[in-house]
Amino acid sequence: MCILQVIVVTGPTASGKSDTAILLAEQLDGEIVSADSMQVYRGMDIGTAKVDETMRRRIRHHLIDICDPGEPFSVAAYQLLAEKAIKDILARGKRPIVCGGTGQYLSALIDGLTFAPAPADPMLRRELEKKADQLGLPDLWLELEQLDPDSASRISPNDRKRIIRALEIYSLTGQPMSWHDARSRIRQPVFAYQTFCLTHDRPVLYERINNRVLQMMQKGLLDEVHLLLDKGVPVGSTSLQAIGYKELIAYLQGDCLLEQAVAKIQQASRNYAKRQLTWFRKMNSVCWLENENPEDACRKIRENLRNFASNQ
RNA sequence: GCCCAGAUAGCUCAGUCGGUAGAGCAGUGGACUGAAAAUCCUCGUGUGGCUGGUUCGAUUCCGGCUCUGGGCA
Repeated sequence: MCILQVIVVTGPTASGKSDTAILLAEQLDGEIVSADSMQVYRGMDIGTAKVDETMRRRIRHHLIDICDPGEPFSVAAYQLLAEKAIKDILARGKRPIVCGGTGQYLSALIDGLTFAPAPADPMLRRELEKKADQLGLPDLWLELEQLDPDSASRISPNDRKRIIRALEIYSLTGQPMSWHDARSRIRQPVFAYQTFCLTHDRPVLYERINNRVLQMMQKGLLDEVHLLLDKGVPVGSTSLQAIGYKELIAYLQGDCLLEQAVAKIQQASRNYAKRQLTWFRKMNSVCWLENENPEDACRKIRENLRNFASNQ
């Protein structure tokens, strides 16, 4: 008897996970559930390396283009929608394939985290931001140390976002973040996941990234950014913090030359890939696929799944 | 050809009133629980261009050489 697992295909940016996932979906009668924090936004196609619409008509993709840039989105929302999508796919007798490189989203799914009942509160957050500016971050951290010493000890006094979130949680629930965290792993993951991680030798990966950024520019990333700004997407919104977008906005605002902006995009992408790998290394029982092209990666994944099934 | 300024970490540079040197960036490893492509933390021995001299001791002072900028011809 074989347990049908949810396949997860991940890897740093430009590692070839989309192509691999599509091949898998074709061969296994699957549908793809994206695990990407930026592909959720409509109108951000080139810079997020979204699979094009023709392909998406052939292989169904979930959790892409589900909100407008400027709308808030969150891990908790992702978790909810992704689990729903997977359930849905299974109900139709198809094979769900999670594909994406956002470590936090993957973790929410695979670890089955339970989030504190404290969604982001824009008003409160604005207040805390103001307080941080007035008192200074060190004092805000000291305040957190009073209310939630446990979390404070784990958060750097320089980590503005986490200090603010911890205070937000305390203020919203009356309980420290550490209290919630301790209870967050009680729930079991809803599905059985088998994770595959694509990567390449570092110099090769970095070269692929550099080339991909150049390709994005050729495909018209600058126009895409222009269009988003014309549509009135606020420059400070989460979506426009994405790599490729924030740098080109800086260029459009006259802060640097175009070639400097492009170099920065390449740099930021390389740094990001390194951070992604830190997430993947931490994940349990990952099957690593190094220096493989999508065809071979797909073949190896299928072999691996067969072996797993026969061991059941 | 002459004059001036440089030559120090992969890159850009700082400093040493003479006691063998440190930042930023890059790179590396890590953290991550409703912003996460965000945010944050860790890690710094390098023929101090080469070569003579002065000195107990030179990357630092002096001479020569090489190279790179800039200026004058």
